[in-house]
Amino acid sequence: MAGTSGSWETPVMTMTKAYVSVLVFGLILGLLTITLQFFEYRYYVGRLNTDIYTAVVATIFTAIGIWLGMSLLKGKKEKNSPEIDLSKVKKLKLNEREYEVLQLIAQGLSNQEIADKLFLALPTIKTHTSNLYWKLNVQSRTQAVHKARSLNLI
Amino acid sequence: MAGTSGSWETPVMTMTKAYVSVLVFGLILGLLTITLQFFEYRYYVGRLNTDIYTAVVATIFTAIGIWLGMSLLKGKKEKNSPEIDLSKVKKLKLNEREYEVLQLIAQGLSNQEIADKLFLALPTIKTHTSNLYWKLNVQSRTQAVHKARSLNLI
DNA sequence: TGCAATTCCATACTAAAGTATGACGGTAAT
DNA sequence: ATTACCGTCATACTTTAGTATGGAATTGCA
Repeated sequence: MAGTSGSWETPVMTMTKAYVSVLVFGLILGLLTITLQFFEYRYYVGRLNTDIYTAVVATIFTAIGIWLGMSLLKGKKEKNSPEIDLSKVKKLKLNEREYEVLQLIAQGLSNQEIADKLFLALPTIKTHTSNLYWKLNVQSRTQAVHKARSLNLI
Repeated sequence: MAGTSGSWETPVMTMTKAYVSVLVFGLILGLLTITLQFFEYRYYVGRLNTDIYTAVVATIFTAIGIWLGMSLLKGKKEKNSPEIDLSKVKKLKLNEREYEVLQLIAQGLSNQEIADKLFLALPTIKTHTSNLYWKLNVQSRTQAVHKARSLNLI
């Protein structure tokens, strides 16, 4: 269904987020300018101190700036901070056991240790690993770990 | 030598960075308030439009806010993005070849492929891997990769 | 020069991993 | 009920990994 394009949405979503940020920023800036200007004109005769006005504007826009800067950096951050992408697990049609075995392999466990941990027989684990390698298009456990890491599966 | 405390400096530096950011922010805010107030008083009689003033203040403080937000997030970012710690390589007394082999193992290469890549014989690679495992206190290549990752060696 | 460490290579062996194939019970969809 | 997986286990086999030695060339240093 929607999972087909799941892994390629991230850059698009980042771009979208940036545009939304800029738009929201523009809107808030416009509204605030108008509002403050209104207050300015209304209360200036009453000698509202201008540095209070400055402080208010500065504080508000600093806050907006912080929010903007953080949300802008968040996009980049998710790029190089590895997060587990479970949508890819589904896309590769890894079943529960295979994914489980993959994680244990990545932790350095041998087939026998995995079998003991999951209360299964050694041949079962070998079957799972073989199917796993076929689905990941690799030939060994170290290759599987490397590929799984590059795909953010683990 | 100096490498002993290298890996533990990061949180301290993050804190320091944050304090510096706040200080710089305060300074700039103070200076700008004074400067702008000066301009305000000087040119107000000349009917300098108030929304230009607002726009200038807003832009400047938004920029400051963005810079602040980004530098605040950067500290967090470096916390969970693992960096290669070469000092630990020395501490474990891994020599050039062993570290080289370790990296290739992590990329999923077999001993034979590593031998071909480094123009060495297969037994040589086996010697290196065995020594490597002994130094890392592990028994297999997947364990070695896992341990090397947890130690930020690779 | 002698010594130690490094790097390379070899042989021989054991252990583990990987491949191929088949079988059987369970379960979910058609 | 049949098809189609999924998960389990088995056997048999080949390949790779890992261990234990030891030899030989090189380099740097005492």
